Amino acid sequence: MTRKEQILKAATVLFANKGYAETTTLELSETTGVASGTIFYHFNSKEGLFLAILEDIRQTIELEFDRYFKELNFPSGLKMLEEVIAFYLYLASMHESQFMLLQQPHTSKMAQSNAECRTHLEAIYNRLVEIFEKTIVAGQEDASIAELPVRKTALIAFSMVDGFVRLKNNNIYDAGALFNELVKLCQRMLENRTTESESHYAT
Amino acid sequence: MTRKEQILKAATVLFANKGYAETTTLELSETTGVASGTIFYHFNSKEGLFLAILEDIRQTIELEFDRYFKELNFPSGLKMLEEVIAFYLYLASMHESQFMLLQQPHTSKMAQSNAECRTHLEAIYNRLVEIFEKTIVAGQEDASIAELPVRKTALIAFSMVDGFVRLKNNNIYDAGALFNELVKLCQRMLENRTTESESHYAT
DNA sequence: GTAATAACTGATTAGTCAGTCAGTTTTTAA
DNA sequence: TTAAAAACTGACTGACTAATCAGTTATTAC
Repeated sequence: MTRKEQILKAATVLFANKGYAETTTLELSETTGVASGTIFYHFNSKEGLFLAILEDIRQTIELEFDRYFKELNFPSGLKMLEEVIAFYLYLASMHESQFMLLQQPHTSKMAQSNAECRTHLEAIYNRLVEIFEKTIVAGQEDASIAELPVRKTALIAFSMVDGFVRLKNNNIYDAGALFNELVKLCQRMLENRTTESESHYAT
Repeated sequence: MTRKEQILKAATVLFANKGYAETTTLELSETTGVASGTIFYHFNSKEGLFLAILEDIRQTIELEFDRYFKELNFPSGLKMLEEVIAFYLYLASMHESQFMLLQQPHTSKMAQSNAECRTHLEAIYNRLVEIFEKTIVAGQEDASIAELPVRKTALIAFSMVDGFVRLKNNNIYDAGALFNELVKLCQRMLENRTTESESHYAT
């Protein structure tokens, strides 16, 4: 790993755990073991560093998703849902700091004034919601998922799983033990209850 | 409203929208229209002010909940669920800044090192989860809600609605138009599907 | 009316921070 | 071997910040 990458990764952890404003560039340089000036040699400013982190998160997520969808094979849409939730939670724990950074208010705040930040964030969230959309569409084709509005339902399923990740990361409750319930409830929420493909629950 | 209350309310809005560290006491004094020293006359420190805000949020939520449960009358647990979600979203928009502050990482971060902060946060979250627990219990009694584990299911329903509030506040998607879907999906998730009270979906 | 108390002020302070830059070390290329 | 380029350093700076405090104004109590 190059020095530049080391700084970027250390900054991701610090920003995610302490917050952007609460993290000083001096602390970052001490953590990484470089002189304070080195940070500004590789990244123009603290904000530039933050944008580089966001770009890195975007790349990570796109890479992970491309890999995941290549080897994905599911018996039914409803079964795929379980796998997709498991994959989302795996990603969120594998890249915990990156996901925590996405949930920081500073991130969505910055997106309102900075176009580059907004571009990255939109790309990331579209990918995250996309897996739920794909699952619902697949499930509706094989009649395992009810005929609910795809986009809206995907957004709510996403915010449900994302809210769960926050619950876990914030350590307010012991959310780790809730995985099975999350999957079960999410399936209950979406599953088709008629034996035929048309459901009276459809909108 | 006393000066002290004015400062507290203005600080709530600023902390919620800009973040704790990003808000300076000077800015707060200018917003409120008092001298910078006045803030430290009423609150010992910036952190003391933050704790006072948390206590205020706790009081607000306890007051609102006491009032709500007094006049609550519901035909079935499942119908109550709809009302409870509507009430939660009403609260979150009525006290938007207070709810946004609760979702700030700084808040849950502080709870890890500050006992007073932790006490307030726990009281608040217990109240928030409680309404979902009560709803599930009520629904299970009248057999409109399935025999799911109460606490775990309530936590997930809460994180679902809370995740929705975040989606709305962060302005990433137009979440305002999703209320009806949220209620419908939440009901689908919890409803009892057997005509009798015992369900084969129960754990 | 007056003394005591509470509320308020804003200049000041000691400290912190992002960012700079002149100079040094390391790497690359021929 | 050497010259040029890239990587790196850390002391320094100007701007900013939470908190203080001596002094002022407003309120309360008798």
